[in-house]
Amino acid sequence: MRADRNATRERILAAAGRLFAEQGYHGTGVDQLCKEVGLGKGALYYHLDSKEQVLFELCRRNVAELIQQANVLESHDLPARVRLQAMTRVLMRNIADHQQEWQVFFHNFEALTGTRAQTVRRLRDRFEELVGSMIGQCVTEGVFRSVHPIVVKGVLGFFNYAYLWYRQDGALSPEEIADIFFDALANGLAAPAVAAPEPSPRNVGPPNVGPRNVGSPNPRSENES
Amino acid sequence: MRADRNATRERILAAAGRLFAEQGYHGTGVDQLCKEVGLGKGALYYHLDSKEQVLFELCRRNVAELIQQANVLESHDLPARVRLQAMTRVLMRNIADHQQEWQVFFHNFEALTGTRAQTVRRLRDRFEELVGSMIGQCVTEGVFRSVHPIVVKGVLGFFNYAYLWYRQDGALSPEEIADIFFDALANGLAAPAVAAPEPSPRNVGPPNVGPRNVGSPNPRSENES
DNA sequence: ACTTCTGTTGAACGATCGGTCAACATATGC
DNA sequence: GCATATGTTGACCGATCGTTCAACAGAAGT
Repeated sequence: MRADRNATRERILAAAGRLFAEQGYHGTGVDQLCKEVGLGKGALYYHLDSKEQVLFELCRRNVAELIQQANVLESHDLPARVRLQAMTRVLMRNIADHQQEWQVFFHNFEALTGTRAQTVRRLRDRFEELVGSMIGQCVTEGVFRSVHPIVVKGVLGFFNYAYLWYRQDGALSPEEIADIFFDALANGLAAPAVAAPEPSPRNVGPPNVGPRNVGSPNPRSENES
Repeated sequence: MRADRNATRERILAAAGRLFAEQGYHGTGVDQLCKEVGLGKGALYYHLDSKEQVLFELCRRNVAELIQQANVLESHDLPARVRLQAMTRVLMRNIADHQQEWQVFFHNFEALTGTRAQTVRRLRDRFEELVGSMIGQCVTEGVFRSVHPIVVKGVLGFFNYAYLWYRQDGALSPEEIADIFFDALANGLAAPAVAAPEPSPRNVGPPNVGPRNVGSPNPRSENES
């Protein structure tokens, strides 16, 4: 029966998601994966071509889904700011629901080779483009000021980094976190000016901590006893 | 001569940083590391106890240095905002100068075991505390508005994520990037209100994209040809 | 009843894994 | 000249790596 076939495949992927997240892709053996799923080696290789294909699938799925959801948002006629905020909610929800797989993605996609690496890289780049475009629309509509394009990378990190610290048992839902983050990002952390506007912080030049490894003869060495 | 001993150790760590970043910790063999350094196995194990110790050292050093630099900044009597901005510059500089090692850190620190894992985890947490404290000082001094503590995680991601996208041959120096990021974070992306202040975006509720896997019978499967 | 299809087992493969060790080379101290 | 320190070599260890495959069980089709 088709459903069984697909269900077994999903069980393998779920187990792999768990193990790869905890131990890394190269750190997890096929034997161990078989034990976790409760299948012999032959059965596992009946459902999948190789260990790398498992990693590929884990890396591919969620990015692909995000792109699809981004496309849905683009197809709706929405104010740019609303669209971007919706995107951040979708992103945070996806990370929360598939945290382990996102960890596998970030920590192990360098283990992918050939066309599989290319495919995943392209999906990741495509998603970044879409987010960058949504931010650009906010600028075009005048709700965002024009900032250096590199800030897009920062914004992505702002949200993506959640794969490392998000906890299911936390007090906030992924959507609440996304809204808090969006507010921080859009309105900034600076306190609104009350009376006299504070001088611009630029060129007030924070002090230099100094280049590393100066003054101490061998600052990196810990075995000098 | 002592210097030779230390120099060889550094050569090993540098080579390991390159290889671990490209292939992952478990994906790199000791034989390969030996070949990269140009040493036999015995020589390598003369300088280091185990492969894991190499990973430990790569993960430990940069976080430790950041903490030390943060402590230096704390010891200076500075406006909180200036201190925080200086911290972001130091952080971005460190990531830029040791990008590969930061990649090793983020992608492979789950491979550390026992006390080594504990040590690195504690250093990472300590650094997060220091940054959180610096942001808290900004709130105390009234230059930042009070935001939910979870935003600290976002801010860290904003900068840390650079380990993935920073390029040496880029147009901007790490410090310039840090300043652009700090400005974006402090002042926000929203365009300054011109005439009528726009209504608060909260509760304007962006539309729901809908739960995943609804409507399409088997949305995750790609092999249905 | 017999063939076919689907799913599974576990032994076996050559390769590579991290780590050890006796032997050796070179330099330093006496 | 001889003993000791410091580095280095590469063969070798048992274990594990990802993958293959002949064999088999059970259900479905005819």
